Amino acid sequence: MHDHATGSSEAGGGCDGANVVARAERLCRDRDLQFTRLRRDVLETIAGQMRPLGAYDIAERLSAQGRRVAAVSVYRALDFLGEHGLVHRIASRNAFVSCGHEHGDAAKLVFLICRTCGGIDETTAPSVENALDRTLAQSGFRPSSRILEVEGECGACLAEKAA
Amino acid sequence: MHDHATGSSEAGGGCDGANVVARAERLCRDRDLQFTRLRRDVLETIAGQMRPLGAYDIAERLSAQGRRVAAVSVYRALDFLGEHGLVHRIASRNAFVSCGHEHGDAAKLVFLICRTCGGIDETTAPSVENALDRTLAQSGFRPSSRILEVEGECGACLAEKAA
DNA sequence: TTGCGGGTGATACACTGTAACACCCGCCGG
DNA sequence: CCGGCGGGTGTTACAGTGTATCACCCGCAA
Repeated sequence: MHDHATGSSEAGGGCDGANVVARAERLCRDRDLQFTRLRRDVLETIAGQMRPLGAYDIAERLSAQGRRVAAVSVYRALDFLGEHGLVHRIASRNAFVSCGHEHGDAAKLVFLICRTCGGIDETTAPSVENALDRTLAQSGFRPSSRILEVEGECGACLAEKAA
Repeated sequence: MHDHATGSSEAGGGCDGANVVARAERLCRDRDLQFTRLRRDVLETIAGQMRPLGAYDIAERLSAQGRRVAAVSVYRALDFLGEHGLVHRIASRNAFVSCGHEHGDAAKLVFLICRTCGGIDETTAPSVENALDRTLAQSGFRPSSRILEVEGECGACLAEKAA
């Protein structure tokens, strides 16, 4: 239904990292933000994997390429990227994924985390949002942000098991 | 002590610590589980607050009452309590709340976390669950667990602001 | 009695995240 | 040209969160 690799979680670059980076570049130019080397490297690292990466994983990978990158720098880059919707934090894993959506509006997303392959699929679900909005309105609660993360098995892994 | 009343919540179960403990006692007797002193103390500590407590907070509070309780012991107690649905982990806060529900079925819950008073309201939302189930089925994903946490302002705090 | 198993105490450690300070560098106003 | 200012980065230190491991205790059954 959507573009993400539900079908082939880590299939050869899966969700194309270069694409994500190009989009980020454009966005930063438009908003007059600095898309620095560190920020680009961090985003590229995350986008290259279709599974969530911890901040220290990212630091390690970047450090392996020569220059040493401290975790704290990664956190700063992640803060920046997160503020502008380029990456998302997966609370249940303390990890981060790059965002494949052109979302104007922030996190009305559902994250599907596969137990078997570790892949993450990010999708929107308007019917869920509507139901949730009604429920919240009913209980007099005014939401400002939400997280919805589902753990289970993705279609690809289920199919593989069946075979 | 803050009285937390979002009106819609099952005010009977959540706030009253003794009630929660009594229910836990019954449950453990029924299932032939050991409701030890440590486990009781941890549950009581959490149930006494209607806001999420970190494991180290709990350890500190218990230690303040004389005997020293290490965080690691608290974690073990929390694992036990969590396995049997007596407490829930709030992923977005790395913290725990006692469960006010008689849920046979595990976590089909929505947590409403108030930014202002820090209180937590725990509720069910069948319409949300249905919408989510449909969405997941459509994308071929088989869920095994989920977390849904909303942050915002509860009815009580909104009313207070208006006044 | 011995042995076994679950719960607990204790230490150590790994992982996650933040604070504080210094430096660099581009830019802007003298 | 100079100096200051501000954002990004490097670095160290530290706080918070969670797990591994071993030892001990205690109830219970063989």
